[in-house]
Amino acid sequence: MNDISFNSRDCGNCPIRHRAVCARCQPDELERLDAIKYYRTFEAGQPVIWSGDPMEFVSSVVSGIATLSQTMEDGRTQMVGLLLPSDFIGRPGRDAAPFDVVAVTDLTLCCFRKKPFEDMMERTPAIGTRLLQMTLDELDSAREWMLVLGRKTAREKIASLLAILARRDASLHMKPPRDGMSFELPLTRESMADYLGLTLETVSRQVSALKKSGVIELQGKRRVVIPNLQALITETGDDMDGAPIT
Amino acid sequence: MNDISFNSRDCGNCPIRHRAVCARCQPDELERLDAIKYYRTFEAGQPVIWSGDPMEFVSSVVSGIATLSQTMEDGRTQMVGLLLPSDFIGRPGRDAAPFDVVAVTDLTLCCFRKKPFEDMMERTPAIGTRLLQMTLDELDSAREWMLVLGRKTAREKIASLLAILARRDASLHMKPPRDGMSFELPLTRESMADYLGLTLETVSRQVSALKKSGVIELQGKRRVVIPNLQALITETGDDMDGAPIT
DNA sequence: GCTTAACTTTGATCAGGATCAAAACAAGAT
DNA sequence: ATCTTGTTTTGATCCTGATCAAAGTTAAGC
Repeated sequence: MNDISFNSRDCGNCPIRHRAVCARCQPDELERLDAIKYYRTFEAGQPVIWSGDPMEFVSSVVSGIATLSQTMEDGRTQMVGLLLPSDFIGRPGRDAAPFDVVAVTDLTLCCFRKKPFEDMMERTPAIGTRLLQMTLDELDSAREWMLVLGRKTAREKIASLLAILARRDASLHMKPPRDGMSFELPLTRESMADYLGLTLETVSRQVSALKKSGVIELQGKRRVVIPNLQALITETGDDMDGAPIT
Repeated sequence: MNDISFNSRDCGNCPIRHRAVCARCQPDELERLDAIKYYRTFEAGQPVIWSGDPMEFVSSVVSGIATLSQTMEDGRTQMVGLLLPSDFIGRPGRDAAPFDVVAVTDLTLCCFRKKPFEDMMERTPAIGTRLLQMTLDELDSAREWMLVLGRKTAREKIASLLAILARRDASLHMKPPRDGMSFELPLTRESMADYLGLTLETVSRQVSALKKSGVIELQGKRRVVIPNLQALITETGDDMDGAPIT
């Protein structure tokens, strides 16, 4: 077990070391009950877990993107989180998943079986502390998103989403966001709508509107160029010194 | 220091023992830097802390109700949380408050100075574990609220808020919610609007509409009677077996 | 009692975004 | 090439909730 250790310098946001803690297991090792850590891959569009399902593992995103969402009986859905590399998925101490997790691109998770992970947490308090910090950050992000959902206009919502995606894309590549940067939209118009509490038509129209205003440029349908970061932030309606939404 | 201990049976949701851990300090003891634990009271309407302010304490609500909210420059505000007795306020490991906290009724907080509390957490991992559980619960609640804000109609939003308040009032009195129960609305129509992402006029109209439909009864403007709990839950749009929103 | 101020209800009108519908576009598969 | 399927854009219309305005209610203070 001492090959599973916590090292906060290993990976900025993740309580688990990703690299070579133990050899990468093959997917079928999932079946081996004694496998403590293993990797799982999902194809774009595949569900990782449904709300209410028993969760026998905790994990963190190694590569790819997943969404966390809820759906009402009549089909209305709301995304409640976007899971990017280094994000943590799981609920130590809980049995059932509270939300649906779906891979939106090809996805690789680094999984720990829950019980051994909880044991490890108990022996290594730093993991719990790190997890608490990450959870508090997520809570703040969720609450900031509540302002977006509850009070912002469609245009501000789109700008807010693009600003977050820009920031996260930049931090993923370990460089600060800057004027002229560009990134690939990981979401369809429909997923963007589900994240923002809008319809896909409104998303399309507002993206076009921001483009026409020169706030963004589009290369194809999915690549977004941000000529002037401050202009984008102004469109979000936030104060410029706003807390960095992670 | 050994008079500050963690006892999970003391209070259902709070990582800190409320009762008689040390003698109640007078408010002015706040000034004494060596006071580790003390009580603070706020009058209805008073701010507890503003977003961005340094937070030199963590605390939990002993009595009364506070709101957690954000405001945009142009005055649009969104409540992001309702703090009831036993709820925790604070961010171990953080210096600045992420949101505004305002007392909506007379409020008593049980405060710990942050540094000693963090030391205590380090020595007593169970506190950190408990705090992680509470934070995960809050995160789930926040995410469930995102569905309310993003996808529900005004009528469903009002029903959802009333359902939550009913549940929390019941659990405060340690009994299960039941048909015919009643509770006092702790919020003005305006605060309800800020919580739900609506205007106060819409709140007023929808409350009246629910009353006219017989889903609720009103005694005065603030006391709500729920003749049929299931009928209210149906109005929320959630599935009946929905996760208990705390 | 009256006054005042905060809160709440109700009414009339407006507008932002939803809905319904159809066409345009892109990428694979045959 | 052509077909298929999924995604995106654009257009026309509708409706929910916002906005503007005014009156009603409540409770506290004098």
